[in-house]
Amino acid sequence: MPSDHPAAASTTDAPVRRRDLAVARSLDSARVRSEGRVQRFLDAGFELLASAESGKEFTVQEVVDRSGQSLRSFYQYFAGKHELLLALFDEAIRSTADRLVEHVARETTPFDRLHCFVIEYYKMCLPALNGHASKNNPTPVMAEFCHQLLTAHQAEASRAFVPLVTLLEKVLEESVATGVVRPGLEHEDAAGAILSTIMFNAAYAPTISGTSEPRDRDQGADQMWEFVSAGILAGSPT
Amino acid sequence: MPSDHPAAASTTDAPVRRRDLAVARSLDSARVRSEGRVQRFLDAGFELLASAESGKEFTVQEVVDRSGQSLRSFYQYFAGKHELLLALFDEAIRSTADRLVEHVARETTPFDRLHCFVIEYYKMCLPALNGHASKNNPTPVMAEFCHQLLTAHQAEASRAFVPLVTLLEKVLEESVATGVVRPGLEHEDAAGAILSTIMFNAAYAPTISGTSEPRDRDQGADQMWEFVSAGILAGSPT
DNA sequence: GCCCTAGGGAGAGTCCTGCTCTCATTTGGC
DNA sequence: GCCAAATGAGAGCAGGACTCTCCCTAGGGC
Repeated sequence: MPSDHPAAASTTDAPVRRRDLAVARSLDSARVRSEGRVQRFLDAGFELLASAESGKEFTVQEVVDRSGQSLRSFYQYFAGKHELLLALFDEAIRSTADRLVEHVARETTPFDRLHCFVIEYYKMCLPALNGHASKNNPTPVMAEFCHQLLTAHQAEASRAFVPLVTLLEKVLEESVATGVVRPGLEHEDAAGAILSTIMFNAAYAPTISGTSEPRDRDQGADQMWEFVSAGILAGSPT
Repeated sequence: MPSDHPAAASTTDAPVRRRDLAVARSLDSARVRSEGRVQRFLDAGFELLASAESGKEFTVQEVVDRSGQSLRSFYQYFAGKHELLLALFDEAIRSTADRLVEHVARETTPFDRLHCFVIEYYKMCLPALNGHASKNNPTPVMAEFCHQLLTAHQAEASRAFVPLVTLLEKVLEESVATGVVRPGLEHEDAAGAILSTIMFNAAYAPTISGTSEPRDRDQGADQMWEFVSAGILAGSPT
């Protein structure tokens, strides 16, 4: 099944894109068409996520209609709705990681890069104000699916998160090397801990607290940074 | 509407229990029977959550069968599956809060209480090793539903979390008063931030990191405390 | 003890949605 | 131009939430 076509031979470090997996089902010359079709499904998916009101999942039929293709084609490229969601999730995370790379690259010191990462990632995880979404700002539906993955399909979830995790690990490593972060942060789950903290705080902390008025984005981001960087204690920790 | 039945009068003085709402649909003399029926549905729900393999939701029919009652009765007491889940979620959080109260009460200083809260809550949020669950250790299914609530039904989620939030706020307040925690932690979302950090770290950090082997519970809890209390920086935060 | 009504059990029926299958048509390579 | 593969159109199946109807039982009033 694995094709030797360049596009299918994924780069060493990062795992295969789900999108490419779907494309790879087709043969070589037809690849362009296939990519086009797959992409149209993905686009339709993102559009539906974007326009959906809070909490409402799209149906496969909607994706099919919107993409102007047929149910049959859909199931030719995707094993099921789950795989489409997975591909969308994949893309969303990649896109997030890419944008973070850009942001972080502008900073000069390890500390600044770490700070930048936290601030910007937080902002990206903040639910969109209008309730709408884009590839860069997935809706609640995506968040929900994220959970489904994290709980019921851990392996797939891990794979999808790789781009983000490796980026943060790199940033973190630098900081550890220069002594900016405290010792004891080298354990392998540090990156996951920080990511999940930021992500879920952005998404849910206000709801859990029962705070209704949306906080100021920048203020929230600053508080996030303080929390992540300095913790909650006043003096030296016991 | 609140019943004076001992079993219904539990812990915190928070909002109305979902279960009682359901019970209240019936008249007074029939209350005992009603409570019994509702409770049987709840019990069946918990049992099914406990025995379900990862990621598989129970069906209403299963709940009905297991409780030895009829579909008709189910819809007489619950407006839908959603409401049952909500009631279960409610109970689970209450139970968690109750147990935390007990734990925290054993400690003597504000600092110890804070520390105890973080450690114990973390452990409670840890997924059960065997994949099974109880009222005190909800399964992935419950976690997933938690997300559904947090995204699509924020008001209900906020209400459900009240017992936990108020408890932590109390503990936190003490610590602020005695100067144990740094200033700036009085903002109203602090409790939510800490809760979500602990909860989701326990549940997801290893998966996001791609760590497969389960960490030692106590070690994880200690790391969690360090992270929450001391943050990640080495020296004084900028 | 008897009747009468409300509550509850059994289970068929509806609707929605993910998913499969068939058949006819189109499309691209030769 | 021909053939095989790809695609579209749409009927059909399965499972699960929810509704409804029919009937039985139990419990209170007499």
